[in-house]
Amino acid sequence: MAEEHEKGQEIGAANPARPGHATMNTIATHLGVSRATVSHVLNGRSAEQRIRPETQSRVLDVARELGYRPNALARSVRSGKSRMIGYLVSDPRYEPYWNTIIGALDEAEQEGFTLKVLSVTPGTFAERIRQCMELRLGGLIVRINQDKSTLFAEANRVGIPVVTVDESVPQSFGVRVNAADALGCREAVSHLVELGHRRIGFISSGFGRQPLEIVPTREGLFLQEMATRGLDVPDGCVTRETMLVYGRRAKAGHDTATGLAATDALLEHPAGRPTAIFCWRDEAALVAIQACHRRGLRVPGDISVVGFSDISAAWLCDPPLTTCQSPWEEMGRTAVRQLVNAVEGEFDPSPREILIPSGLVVRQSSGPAPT
Amino acid sequence: MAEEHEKGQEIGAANPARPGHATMNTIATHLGVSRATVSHVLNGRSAEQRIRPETQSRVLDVARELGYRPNALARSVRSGKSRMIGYLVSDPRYEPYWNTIIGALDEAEQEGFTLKVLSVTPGTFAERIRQCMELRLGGLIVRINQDKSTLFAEANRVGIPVVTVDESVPQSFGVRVNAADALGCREAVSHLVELGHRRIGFISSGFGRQPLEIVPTREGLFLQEMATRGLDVPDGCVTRETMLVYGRRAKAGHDTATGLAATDALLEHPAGRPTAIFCWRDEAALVAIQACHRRGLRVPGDISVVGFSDISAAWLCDPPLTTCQSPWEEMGRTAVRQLVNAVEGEFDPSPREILIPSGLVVRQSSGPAPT
DNA sequence: CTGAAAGCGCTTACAG
DNA sequence: CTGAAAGCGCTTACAG
Repeated sequence: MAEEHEKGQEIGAANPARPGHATMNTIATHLGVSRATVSHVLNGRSAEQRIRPETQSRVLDVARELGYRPNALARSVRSGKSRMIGYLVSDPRYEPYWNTIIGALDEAEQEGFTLKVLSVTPGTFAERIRQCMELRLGGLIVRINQDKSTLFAEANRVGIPVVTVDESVPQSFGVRVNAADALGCREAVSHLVELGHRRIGFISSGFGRQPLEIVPTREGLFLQEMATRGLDVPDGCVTRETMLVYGRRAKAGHDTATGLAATDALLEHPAGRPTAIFCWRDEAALVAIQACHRRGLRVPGDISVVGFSDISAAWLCDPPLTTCQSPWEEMGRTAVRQLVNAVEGEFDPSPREILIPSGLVVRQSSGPAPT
Repeated sequence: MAEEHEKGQEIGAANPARPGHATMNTIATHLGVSRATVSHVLNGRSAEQRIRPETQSRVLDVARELGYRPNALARSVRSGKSRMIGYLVSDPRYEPYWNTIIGALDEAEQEGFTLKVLSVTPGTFAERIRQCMELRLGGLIVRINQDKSTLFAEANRVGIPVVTVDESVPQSFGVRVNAADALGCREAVSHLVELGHRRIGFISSGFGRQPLEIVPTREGLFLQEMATRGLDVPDGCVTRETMLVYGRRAKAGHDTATGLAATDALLEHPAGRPTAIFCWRDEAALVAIQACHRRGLRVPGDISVVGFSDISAAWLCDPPLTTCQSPWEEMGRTAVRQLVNAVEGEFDPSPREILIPSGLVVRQSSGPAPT
């Protein structure tokens, strides 16, 4: 048995120095049958091919002995189909985005697909597109901070389905999966209003108007909710921050200065200090809490703070943060499901948006408005 | 031009319904030359093959027009080499592990490799091993919570290099990349002692003794540092927590109860409250701060708290956490570099450990011992 | 019941 | 200067 094993490995080894994988040829020559027979047996076509039971078991036994594994790459070349999905992402360090990737990874694995993450910067975008094409990926998930038209053009040309995640700008190609921020925003404002808050400040993003425009959207939703309730948002009650939070060791450092300044501006507002601050993301909310503490303000006793995303820091901090829980993992799962359907069935490239529900998680950073 | 484009696509398309990729055959028939010539030109072997300059430019032009992309899978099949690295991980939701993946991803992309993340649970381990083999990955990075011997056996048999990350149990196969926790631990204890602390409690992990054993190690290092300085650690000054922190929505929820209890036990220690608490990970430290606040203790005024890892919450919380900054990204980079060397040169499977330096980051959760 | 043959896309000696 | 041929590992009609 051990000798056969050795022998099989030698036959199959391209490079005698390395052990190498056994191939169908290894098994076939080892047994004196053809590769076709081996292929039929190993792929469960013994029945329709009426392979002799004895041959079947001989093939299966040797395959097991040699630790045969089919070469997925060769299969892909042959079939022209790929069960590999690419995930192009600009900010893999940002917790919400890797949560999305995790969701996608999980769903892909359930479906028998594998996921390939490719990080993108303006300088490497063309190179990444090239890699996607060369790897003959079966589908692409995209969350990128820049113009995607070159990618769309090429994917469209060769027929690769594309799904974007968390990109709110309508595009002429592919499916968009997004969070239903409107729901979370409405719940958050309702929550604060029910607690008696009327003067509510908003800390928005100071980043340029990216194609993404997630920022204006959340800010806009907030203003809309306030207007619906007849609540005034005076000039200066929306401020902006630009700190970089992409990972523990982002190049620009953990600069909380703009977040602190944005909060200070709200706290010193001439029309009077707001009793609550709603923030476009959790990081801003947590820094806002730091700013309040520095002034001796208690959260939520003196002022309530609400965030957006529900990052892990939101429940590890003190007080734990009330926040809109965006459905990041589910967004990733949904994106994969779309692509799996596209790969396995017909690809429908008609542009459409899929919204995943979100909701408010009430913790201890929000409380009754002080009287 | 446009017509040629159309024509080329039709020739190259396996399925006429889908556009599909152009192949070397598409180009060759389009030009009336052989595939070999196309291959030579496209791979920069025009010189040694002395391809006529005119032919060269015709090939290059048509390749550009048709948007030709070489099929990386077919290349891999042909060469038997793969520039794809697999990353097997049990807890991709855990921020430190995710950071390690990011570092690996970044380094792999710099080296012209791609990374494939595969998440592993006890129930899917065998399936994941199978996928790694079928995809003919060129190397494997491993961070798994269970016995890895079946993986090692198979990788060894077919000659795939394996590097483990953050696995401190010596193994008979492959390279281990680890953080030099000893450095961080020494700096942390020195820092506290210099601030006048003598009674220091430790919150350790209550998880079973996994093969990983990162926990006993950190606890052991702490005890050793204390002993070196002649400082006593009475019974009960090391407590344990088991909260699950793998992601925002881990199935078991964000249960901070064991962390709070571990802290309470220290604060009520019969030999007197410690003036500082050192924790085996940041999450425990942040929950410890919550527990202190609940008792009206000020951090760091009444008690200092130091963590381990430097997760993002460590600098978003208030007070920002003093912590040992483990070099997660660098560990990922190092692992990839080992594998790249293995793929490109000779594979040296001799077991060895590579330690990446770590250090203390002093923030505001530690201060002078109260008198 | 099984095998010879053609082919997926690519590469590499080897002729001429 | 270029092409015919063999081959990587796999699959699929098609003979017999």
